[in-house]
Amino acid sequence: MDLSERIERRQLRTRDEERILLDRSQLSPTVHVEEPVGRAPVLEAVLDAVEPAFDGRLPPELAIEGPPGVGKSAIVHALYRALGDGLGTAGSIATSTRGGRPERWFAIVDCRHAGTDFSFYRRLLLQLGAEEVPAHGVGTDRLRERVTEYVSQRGQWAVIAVDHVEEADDLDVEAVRELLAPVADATSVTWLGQSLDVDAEQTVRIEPYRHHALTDLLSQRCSRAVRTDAFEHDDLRAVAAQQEGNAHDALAVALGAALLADNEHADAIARPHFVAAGEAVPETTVHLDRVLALPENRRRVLATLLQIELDPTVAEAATAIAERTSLTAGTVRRFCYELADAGVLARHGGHADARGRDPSHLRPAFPWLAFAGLDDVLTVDDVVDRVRQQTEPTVSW
DNA sequence: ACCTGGTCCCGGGCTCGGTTTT
DNA sequence: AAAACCGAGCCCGGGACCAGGT
Repeated sequence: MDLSERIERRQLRTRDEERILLDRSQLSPTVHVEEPVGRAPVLEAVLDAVEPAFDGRLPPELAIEGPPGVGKSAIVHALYRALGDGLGTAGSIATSTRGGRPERWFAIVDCRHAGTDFSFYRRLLLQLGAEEVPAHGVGTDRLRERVTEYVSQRGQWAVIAVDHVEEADDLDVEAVRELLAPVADATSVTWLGQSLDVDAEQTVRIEPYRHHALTDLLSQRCSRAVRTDAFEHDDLRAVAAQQEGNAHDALAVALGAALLADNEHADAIARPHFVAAGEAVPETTVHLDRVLALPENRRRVLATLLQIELDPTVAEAATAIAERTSLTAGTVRRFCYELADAGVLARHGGHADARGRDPSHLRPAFPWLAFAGLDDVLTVDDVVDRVRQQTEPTVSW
């Protein structure tokens, strides 16, 4: 912890002395820190792969694979941001044009936020440093032309990290290649995903965090997010062990626990907070970022779902949610099926109590307590009833 | 055969950037 | 310079149709 950080924390403390959670973004599974913890070998492997960049040459195509929550995005975000700064602006390996526009880029396009041709180009342009990129009103072709314009001069190139292609609605590897075809000679893609079917020249595989490494990660993030000494190291170790090397889920639990403790003005995050927060992270969960990236009305539907009875059928949920929102039951129904299809909601079978096909019941398949703490369509207060209902007193730690 | 759940798709309205007309 | 218009993607509503159960 550096000095400015210490001072900043003192300021935050005096501002809101009784609160235990000082900066929830520090525990957010969707926030990537500048210096990844416990990942030196992987960083070295990726640096090896992009080595040609240091001589001004275009690095080879690269694939980075690994299960959810191992830090694929975290590593590439940290590294490419730093490389972009180093290669794009003034410095020993800088290659700026006279106008100040860089000639080489390390760009990151997250398909969670750019799942269509149009939004892919839009994100890419923003990453290349374009100042104004329209969100509506222009054709996809126009954006393609602008991308080509950016990377068409002799000597220019861009390394483009394409994250979460597997999750995009309208894009896949082939589609992205197609989109980049006009600038294929001047670009090199770094694919990020769980199991990628690409013929990359090099592949880096990332293994899950070891328990102690994940404990360290939690510990570091907690100490930045929460008032000093508000948590026990043992509890973090237990969370790390339980979440089996998945940093996303472990952070979701830690954030949930901190939110609960903060919400009841407790002076420490106690074991019951961690236990209750664990119940709010389903066994199979989508990345929280995917939920937060949904359009507002879908998030509203999810928020409302958390506030009605547990385990409703699709029809029950549609009626109850339609009553509490401006949407029709038909639309909510369709949203529910779509969200289930996307893995954000889980559908599980019920039993027939009438004629016809058995209805399926809905359950959140995302860390919903963390969702409540990070999305402004609801607050932690809105889900405390659910926390109470879901936390069984018999849970053993 | 009948009923209900689930999937798929399309029309139209909305917002907003860009273009043409006044 | 202002206003009207056009067209882009996105979103909602709803209907047609298919699937699975009694």
